[in-house]
Amino acid sequence: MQVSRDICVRPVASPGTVFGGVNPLRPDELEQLRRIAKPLEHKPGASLYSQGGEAKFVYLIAGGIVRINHCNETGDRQILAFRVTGDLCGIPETGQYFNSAESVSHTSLYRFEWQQLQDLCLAEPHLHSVLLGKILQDYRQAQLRISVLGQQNTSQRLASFILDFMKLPELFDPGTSCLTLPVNRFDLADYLGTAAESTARAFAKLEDQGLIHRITARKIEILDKEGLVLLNRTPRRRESGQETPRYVA
Amino acid sequence: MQVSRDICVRPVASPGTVFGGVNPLRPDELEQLRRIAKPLEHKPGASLYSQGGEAKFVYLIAGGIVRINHCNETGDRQILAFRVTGDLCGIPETGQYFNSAESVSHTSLYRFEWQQLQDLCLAEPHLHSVLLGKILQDYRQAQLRISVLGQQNTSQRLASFILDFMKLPELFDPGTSCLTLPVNRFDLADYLGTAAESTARAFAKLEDQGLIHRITARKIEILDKEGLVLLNRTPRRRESGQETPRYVA
DNA sequence: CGCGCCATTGAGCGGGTTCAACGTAAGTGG
DNA sequence: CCACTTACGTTGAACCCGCTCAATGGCGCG
Repeated sequence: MQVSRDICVRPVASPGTVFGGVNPLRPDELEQLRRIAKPLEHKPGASLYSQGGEAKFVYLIAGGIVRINHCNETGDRQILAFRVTGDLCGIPETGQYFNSAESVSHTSLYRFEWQQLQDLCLAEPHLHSVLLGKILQDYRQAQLRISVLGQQNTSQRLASFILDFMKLPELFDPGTSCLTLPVNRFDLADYLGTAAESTARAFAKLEDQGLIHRITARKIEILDKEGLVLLNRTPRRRESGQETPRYVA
Repeated sequence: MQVSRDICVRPVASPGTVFGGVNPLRPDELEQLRRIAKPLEHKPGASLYSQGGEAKFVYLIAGGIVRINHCNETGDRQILAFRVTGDLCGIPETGQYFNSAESVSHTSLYRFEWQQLQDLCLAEPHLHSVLLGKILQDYRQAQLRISVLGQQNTSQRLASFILDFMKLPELFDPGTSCLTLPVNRFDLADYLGTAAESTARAFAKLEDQGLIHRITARKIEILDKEGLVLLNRTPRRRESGQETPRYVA
């Protein structure tokens, strides 16, 4: 069985519905968004845009999963995030893309010209607010990843990843308690900031502890969700910082 | 000599000037911003706001340095960022503060009611864009930290930190090549995602390599800036990912 | 069916954490 | 003004996690 078949694209909503999310848009805003949205389909592995390239378009994901990469000068790759339905990506930094993006599964997208979207936002303050809210949400998500990478060990990072992806109905089947992993071990390692071998060992560890069960490499059964949550509450290191003085008399 | 005296607050500009930054605001926008801005002064160590608290205010830093913390369920603290002149902080997540913030040095701030600022943005689309641009910038910065934490070892993280803070005229004197560190080793460790001891060892290592020289714990001389840059280009791990197949025939 | 990629596991090593001791700097009160 | 106090900073030693190299196993694809 191939991953690209596991990850089905569900019936695609209108760009405005996807864009709005929790902040619903007015009918006229929906209409205006639809006017400048170009629907696209991408096969797994397709490149949406590349770091450093001229950034004319932003993308709204209507279905599927997109991987956001950032490469530093050494060529090392860090996967910054996996983006899913309703997420925006490709917002430029001074005319250039700051990251690269590739589709992980089969993906449905709406493409906007960034200039047009900006113009529309200037005319429609409410839409502007919704856009700002979306970016804020991404910002929070990035801050959470900083915490994960700064404080958690490999098993905990993996547990965080699993718990995050259990929230996606595309990937997690509550009936069988089965989670489909959208990426291979190398991608996962680059996301978790570890080596692929360490990721494999982390899987083995979680399995030893009875928290998960590996059906195949890309399909795991969640045996103890609470245990995964609990694992993440175990501090990796002793406390530090001024609030907790270490050298008490 | 005390740190709080080293970090001088420079002559404070108007809220609009600080807010605009690279995106200059129009005179009328400046005026309107000024109308809802409340100037504040904070001593070192003062709390601006606390994670989970009701979020009514956002803050614009006019001078000084602010530390942004995020604590997870275990109580572990991660310092997400140090914010400086021109930065915004305290933008709420669904009415609550997502992080905590404390002044590191003596700080000059402008405080805005978030609701008022939002209202003003709805009336002034250009200001709205500027705000969005600021948040985008913060988002990029967070993504860069993800890369640093995901890919670099302790020495490299420290080098990144030093290079970042050399950009601040408040802290770096190009004449003597001296950098004033605004925080103690515990804060620095929580920022770098390591233990305080590891941070000390990283300092020792950089000194051994002739890249820096420790004058005091809080004051270092930069001997080889290029060397610090170069250090960050050394990959911590071997490459991974699909792009670079590992098991070549 | 075998080739190739991916995943896993083992062994060895190095970096980072931890615990502990010592050195240092700044503030306090006599 | 100096000794004491206290917090911070550094260094040492031992341990452990995670990285690296290497070999093997599994799965899908041609």
